[in-house]
Amino acid sequence: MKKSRQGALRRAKGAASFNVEAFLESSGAAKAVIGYGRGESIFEQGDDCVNVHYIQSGGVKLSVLSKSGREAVVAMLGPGDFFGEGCLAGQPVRMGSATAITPSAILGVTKARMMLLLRKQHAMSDRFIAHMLSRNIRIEEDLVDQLFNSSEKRLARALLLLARYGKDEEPTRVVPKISQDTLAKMVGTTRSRVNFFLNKFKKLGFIEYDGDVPLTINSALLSVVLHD
Amino acid sequence: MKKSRQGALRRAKGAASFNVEAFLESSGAAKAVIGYGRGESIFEQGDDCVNVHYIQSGGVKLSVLSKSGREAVVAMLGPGDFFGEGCLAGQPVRMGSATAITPSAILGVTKARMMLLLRKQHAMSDRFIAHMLSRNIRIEEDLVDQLFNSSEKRLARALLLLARYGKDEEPTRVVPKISQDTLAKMVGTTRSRVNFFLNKFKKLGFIEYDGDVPLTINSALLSVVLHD
DNA sequence: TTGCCGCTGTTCACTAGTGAACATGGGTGA
DNA sequence: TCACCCATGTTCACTAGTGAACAGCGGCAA
Repeated sequence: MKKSRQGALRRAKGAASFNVEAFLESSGAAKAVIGYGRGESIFEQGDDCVNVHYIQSGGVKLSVLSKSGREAVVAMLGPGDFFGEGCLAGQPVRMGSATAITPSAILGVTKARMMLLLRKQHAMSDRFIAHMLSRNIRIEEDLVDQLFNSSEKRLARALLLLARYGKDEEPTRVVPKISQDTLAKMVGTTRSRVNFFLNKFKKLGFIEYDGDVPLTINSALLSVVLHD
Repeated sequence: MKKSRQGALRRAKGAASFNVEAFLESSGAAKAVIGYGRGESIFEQGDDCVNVHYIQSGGVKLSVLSKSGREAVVAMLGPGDFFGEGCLAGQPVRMGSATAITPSAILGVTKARMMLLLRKQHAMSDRFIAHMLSRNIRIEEDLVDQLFNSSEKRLARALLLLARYGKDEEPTRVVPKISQDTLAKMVGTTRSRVNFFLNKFKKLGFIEYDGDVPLTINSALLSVVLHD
């Protein structure tokens, strides 16, 4: 599980030699380890911000609801990621919702406890800062993507990222099961557009796809879409 | 200069009692304090990532250039903000450019030095984490804004935020001098669109504006645009 | 003064994206 | 088995946004 260390703050997930789960559990800091089923809500937009969460296993979707009821997916997270850190910055209520997308084990740490840990435990704050840095970079990339690219390119990028979401690098990879609806909410467009482009990619041989969504992408080919 | 403390990690700017500038200077951590003139480049997209920067005074614009040469403004920062922290996460080169928008005094701290400080100095890491948290929240809001809202609403929001950029809250506030071009690059649209909406807002009495850009907005009225 | 530059104001043909509708078809529980 | 639900496939009128062009207008340096 321990990988090469490419700079102390390089990656939040997997890179650090420090075991967050074990530490949080043994130190009694973890309020609880809770299991969630597929589709189950972890917190909802508007809820009180009480604690910070850490993903032990599984996958979590962060989404936001607009006043008009539209939904946008802001992030898809996996093991080793923190979420709900907004409360540390003084946000009184959740700005979005967190939902388990696969069966997940989630650690909860109260805000106060977390702030204490960040001060007292170097390994912990290293890890947390690393997480914040990489999250930041990722969100900024998403924003830039949104500013620059058409929905076709954004969908291509989303598929490539989702494929990596699984494991290491392989030329052709599998995208976990996601509905066209969810894809649309990640990319920031409509389902009809997603459907159109998926079938276009299929015709062009960029993806293998039979209507059911656990599809296979040809990274090398699909990348072409991104680079015009 | 010291303001009330609304929670240890509440706000990066002004909230903490710890004086980052003084600390960085006295400890010898600051590589140098450099002055930049209006429009002067601090670093460019593609440059090597050598150090993290801290704004002592002035204002800085972070922007990204697409392959096709289009520019997008990712953030406008002020005194008390850090930038260029990407290198801490292992980014070898700058993902965007930083430009002074007003005469600015910028502190530089080498990556290695910064990582040392984050480990050894609680006040410093508190401050940095607070910065990352609020930056994160802001970028996420920008992303959501981009996903949900029309360019008209995004422009209204940008104006409201730019007005706050100055000082405390007043019903009517002044937006610092920015060209329609820059506004377009912040909002993620074209100048013709920005021009169109500025004149629309003017007709509706939401802003006072005579063609020259240091304009005055009526926050209460302009907010109406945002809430449909 | 003159010419240039950077900015605003305005128009317009063209394109991408929307959102709502309707058809289809595979599961699944009663 | 049937009804229902949920997801995909497809169409289409309509709208928002683009990008390129051109005009006007002050400031400024030669």
